[in-house]
Amino acid sequence: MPSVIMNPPDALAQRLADSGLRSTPQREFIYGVLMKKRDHPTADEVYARVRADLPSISLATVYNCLETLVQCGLIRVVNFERGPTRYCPNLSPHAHFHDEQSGTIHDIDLPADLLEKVASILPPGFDAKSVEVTFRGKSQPAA
Amino acid sequence: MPSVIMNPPDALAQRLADSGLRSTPQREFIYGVLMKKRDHPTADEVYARVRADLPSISLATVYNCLETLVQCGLIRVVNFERGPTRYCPNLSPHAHFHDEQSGTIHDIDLPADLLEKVASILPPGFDAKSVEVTFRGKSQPAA
DNA sequence: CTAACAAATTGGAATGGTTCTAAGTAGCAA
DNA sequence: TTGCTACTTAGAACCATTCCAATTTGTTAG
Ligand SMILES: [Mn+2]
Ligand SMILES: [Mn+2]
Ligand SMILES: [Zn+2]
Ligand SMILES: [Zn+2]
Repeated sequence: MPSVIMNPPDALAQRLADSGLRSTPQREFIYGVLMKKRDHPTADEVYARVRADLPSISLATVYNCLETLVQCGLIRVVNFERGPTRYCPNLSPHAHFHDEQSGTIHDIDLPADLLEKVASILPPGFDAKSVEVTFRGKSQPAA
Repeated sequence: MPSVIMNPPDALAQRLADSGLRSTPQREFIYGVLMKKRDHPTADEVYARVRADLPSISLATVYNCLETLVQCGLIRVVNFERGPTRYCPNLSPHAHFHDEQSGTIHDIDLPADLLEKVASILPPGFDAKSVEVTFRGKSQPAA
């Protein structure tokens, strides 16, 4: 047994193992990209960022890995109209504000009680697995 | 002046005129398709339906006319994930329930006071021009 | 009515994000 | 070592939508 103290397994390796999937450099770096700059990048933007560390990664792999991370529940998918799919690292319940001018996406905290009220408008017979709240408009640049 | 009594101008002709646009058979029939079966068809589905009356209409024209109707505020655009854009004839405030099994879209009435509460979660500096509420899940077939 | 002009339609090509495919690579197990 | 499976890769294919250039239609002016 080596004297090296084992690091606690990171969230990614753990989740992948739970799903019977392997931890690969591509998955690790892509996950890192999402965790580091917590915005809402497109697959192309993730591709551009991860190429700094993995110059030979392919765009197909970026799509594959992002899909894997979504399946593992580590990131979420966000879509605005027909624009390219974006990926969101924020797992807490929130709405999205899409600034039309800048194209920026802002996370808006969504209180649990409001989420409940929204879900309660569904007539009997409707069983919602997910609720999405999306705003579009102008936002002041942050102070 | 002809003795024919003039029909009250329909909503479409009126709205088009207001925008300096012409009333064309293509626009009239496409609008009719949306008003008749008040579901959420894709451009292809509209194309299929309108070809019964206008066999020589082109898909490009279907896209053009639908966009025109949206600009005139007569119909609305709805998107689910990356699926083809759908068109909604219901102009009152409502949420959409997307049945994953059947692919059906259901309109869910959205009370004005709830819409207000939802809009009120926006911090100062955010000016929303539109709010969208979307559910995804299973729905019982209507009785 | 005709001529001129602008608006609208058309078929087909181009676009762009995403998915598919087939071939290669890497890690693990017997 | 061999075999097995998962994973990555490059590039082709896909498909909803937009663009383009040519034609048709409608409107207006003479
Ligand atoms: Mn945008
Ligand atoms: Mn669907
Ligand atoms: Zn988010
Ligand atoms: Zn609707």
